[in-house]
Parts: sequence; C-alpha cells; structure tokens
Amino acid sequence: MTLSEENYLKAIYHLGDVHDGGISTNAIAEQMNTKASSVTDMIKKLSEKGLVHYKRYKGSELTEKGTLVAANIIRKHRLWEVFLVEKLNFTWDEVHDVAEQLEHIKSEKLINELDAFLGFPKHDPHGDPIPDKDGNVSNKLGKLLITLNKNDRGIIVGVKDSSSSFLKYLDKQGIALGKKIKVLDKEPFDNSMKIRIKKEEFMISQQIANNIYVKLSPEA
Amino acid sequence: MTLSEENYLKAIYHLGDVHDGGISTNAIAEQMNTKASSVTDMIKKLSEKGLVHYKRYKGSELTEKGTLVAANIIRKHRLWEVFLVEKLNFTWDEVHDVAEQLEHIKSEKLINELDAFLGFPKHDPHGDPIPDKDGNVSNKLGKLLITLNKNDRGIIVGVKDSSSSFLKYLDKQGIALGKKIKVLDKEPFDNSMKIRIKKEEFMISQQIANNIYVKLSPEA
DNA sequence: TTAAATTTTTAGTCTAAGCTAAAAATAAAA
DNA sequence: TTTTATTTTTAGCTTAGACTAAAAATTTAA
Ligand SMILES: [Mn+2]
Ligand SMILES: [Mn+2]
Ligand SMILES: [Mn+2]
Ligand SMILES: [Mn+2]
Repeated sequence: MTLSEENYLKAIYHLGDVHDGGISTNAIAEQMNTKASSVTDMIKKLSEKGLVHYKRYKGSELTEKGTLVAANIIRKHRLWEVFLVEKLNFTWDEVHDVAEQLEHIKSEKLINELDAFLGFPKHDPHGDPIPDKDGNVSNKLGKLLITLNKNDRGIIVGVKDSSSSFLKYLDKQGIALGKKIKVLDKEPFDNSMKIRIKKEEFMISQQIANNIYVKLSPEA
Repeated sequence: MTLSEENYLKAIYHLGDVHDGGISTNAIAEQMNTKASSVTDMIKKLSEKGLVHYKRYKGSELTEKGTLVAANIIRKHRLWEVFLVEKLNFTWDEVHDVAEQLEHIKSEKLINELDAFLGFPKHDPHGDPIPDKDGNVSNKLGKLLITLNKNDRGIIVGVKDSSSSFLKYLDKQGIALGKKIKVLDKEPFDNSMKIRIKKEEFMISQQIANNIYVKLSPEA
C-alpha cells in the first residue's frame, strides 16, 4: 500500500458513507483535489489489486478488502487525534493535519498499544466513531441540530465539518462536545436558530446548525 | 523536504560522525542501500538547496543548514523511540523500524509536546543522546567495553549496534542499560572478555564487547 | 430520437527517484 | 611515470503518480 493508494481508499470510503452506490470519478477527483484522469489511472490500479470494483464509465465502489483497509486507516487517524488531544495538549482544530500524516504509519503493534494506552476510546475529538480492528464502525451518535424542534434539549456529541475555521468558531461561541443545548426558537425564513448553552443565549445560522450533532434528551 | 531527501541527510550525518571530512559517494550508497549513481543525483539536488557542500569527485559534507535538518530528524527518531518504550510497551529491539517512519512526521508542536510529555529525556532506549531543538547533541556517554582493562568496573550506558539481533542477544544474556559490569579477564588471543553482571559470570566475544558502551566507575 | 452537454477515459508529457552500462576522473601499482 | 584498478559521474531507461488535451461514452435537453 502506497501513501497515495491509501488516500484514495479513504476518499472513496468517505464518499461512500453518504452517497451510496458507485462513486463517480469526478467526485473522487474533487475530494482528493486532483484531476479525473489521475483518478481513472489509480482506480484501475486499485481494481487490479482487488480493492475496488470498477467498470469503465460506471464509477467505483470499495470491495470488502478495500473497505477493511480504509476503515483501518480511519481507525489510525482517529486514534492519533485522540492521542494528540488527550496527551499532547492539542486543540480539536489542530489535530487533523497531523493525523493525516500519522494515519499512514505501518505497525500493528503501534496502533493496538496506542488504543490500549488511550483506554480504548470509542470516539475521536470530533465525535466520530473509531472503527475496531475488524473495520466495524458504530453509527455516528445523535442527529443534526438543524433537525431539532423548538424546546428540544440535548447534548452536543459531534461535528460534521471538522475544518479548523468551523471549530474555532465553535470555540469562540463556547460550543463544545458534552455541552447541554436547548433550542429556544427556529426562524423559518432563513432556518436560523436561537439556542441556549450554559445560560448563554444566541443565534446560529443554518450553516452552523447543519454541522453539529446533538443527542436528544428524553422529554421531561 | 521529501522523505528521500531527509533520509540522505540523515545518512550523511551519521557517516560524518565517524569518518570526518568529505563523505564518499560510495559510502553513502552503501549506507542507503542504493547505487552510487542515485547518490550523485541526489547530492546534486541537496547541493542546489544549500544542504550539502559538494564538488565533483570530492565527496559531500553537510552544510550548517543540512546539519540542523539532519539533527532534527534524529531528534524526532530518538524521541519516538523513547515514547514507544516508555509508553507503549515496545522493547528496545522493536522500536527502530517504527521510528524510521515516525521521524518524518512534520509538526513542530507535535515533537515539542512529545518531548515535554516524555519529561525531556536526554537519551533514547539505546543510550544515544537526543539532540535539542537547535541541533546540539551531547557526546555519547561512556567508552567501549572492549577498551576496559581487567578489574575495571562500570555501568552499561549504551550500545553501538542497535540491530534487533544484537539487542536480542543482549536480552538473553541479561545485558541491559543501567546494569553494573565488571571485567574479570581479557583474553589477548581473540580479544574475548570474561565479565560479571549481577553475579552472573560469562564470556563475550570481541564483536560484542566492541558494541557496548560503559561508563567507568571511579577506582575504589 | 436526434443534438448538445457532461462525464469519463485515453494518449501523451512531466518530475522524482530509482537503476544499468559506459565514460571520465582519481588513486594505486608496477 | 606509465599502466591498471577503483571511484564517481554521465547518459539513457523505468515506474509511480500527476497533468493537459483530445476522444469516447453517457446523460440531458430539445
Ligand atoms: Mn481528522
Ligand atoms: Mn476527527
Ligand atoms: Mn533507531
Ligand atoms: Mn536509538
């Protein structure tokens, strides 16, 4: 597995999460910040190796083997993110780029020991589930904040966008995993929301509400 | 800095430690397990970048800048080795290959936080000194066991060879860093030695004695 | 159902980093 | 000081991975 092959598998895996069925060549190209022609070449190679199913003009899909490899890379990525936050004082907006590098380190023992060292965490600092050794992943916790109704309460359990800029915005607003949140009002015109977190009340745009996962508290 | 460039700098750095003056192209090729022609190409590139001094047919030497880069990679390598042994239950014969990968991860913050997390260690699991951020390295502790005389005592502080096979041999004999050692006898014919470690007395060959560093205890 | 637009693939280049074989420079031996 | 041996460099090829431009297939629109 070269670094590039691993990154393609990961990209296809992530795209497959949402859009199921064959993943288009263009979609992969966009995700990878590369050109469709490069994707075609790589897809062919991955197909040769039995990691993706591919038929000309029909898009790609990971094989079982490919899925396992991808899940393993994501497992490594997320475990490293936990390590960086829990042990090395990184903030949640600083970890992704470093994890992009660390995820390619090859050592079974390393990752299993790291897992144990961290106490077998189930979620990374963004609330994303950590796959187990066999590639099994639990579902993402919670539902999108945007889908909650007026007066619903819950706990923030994850973010969809984990770009540094978004996370920094959340920090500024005091929005973090584990915080209690209540929907005070929804504005139908622009889908903005008024919310309360720790006695602070403020407005957030649709954009924001669409990128935060909340676990609903049972009705009182 | 590509991965390959970093490995060349490291190789030249290590060769320069022993053999000072210009490092021959062949020496680099051997160290890197590659061909002299490939080395010539790379040396030219590194020279362009101001990382090595190079004149055709005259051998190579790191510039100040090149030395700093190399020392930094070695710093990372050795800090990761400490991490693996101290935190992740690796043995000293298991760490090198993984550290060869980890040393190329690029993040200032990562390495500085790791350093702090480990309590600013001064030596790696093989007794090698860890360079500081500015590339300063303290001297290797101790002298080679082979140079000790009959009845000399000391403490084992390092190994010269850190191949897995050598380290496993040492484990089997109960030879480890920090152990007290006494030279009971030297055999001039084959340069073997009779030694005592923790009440165990046994013979070691010249080969072995030439790869262990000992800090001499002051005479009684 | 033909025509236009879009997507995907192919063909041909480019660069980094290897390699082999041959040429050139340097070092060692006669 | 020639001759011979060794070291180093050059020249030319190879592979992975990316790119551009053109061709082919598929999809959408007329
Ligand atoms: Mn991430
Ligand atoms: Mn994450
Ligand atoms: Mn090492
Ligand atoms: Mn070491």
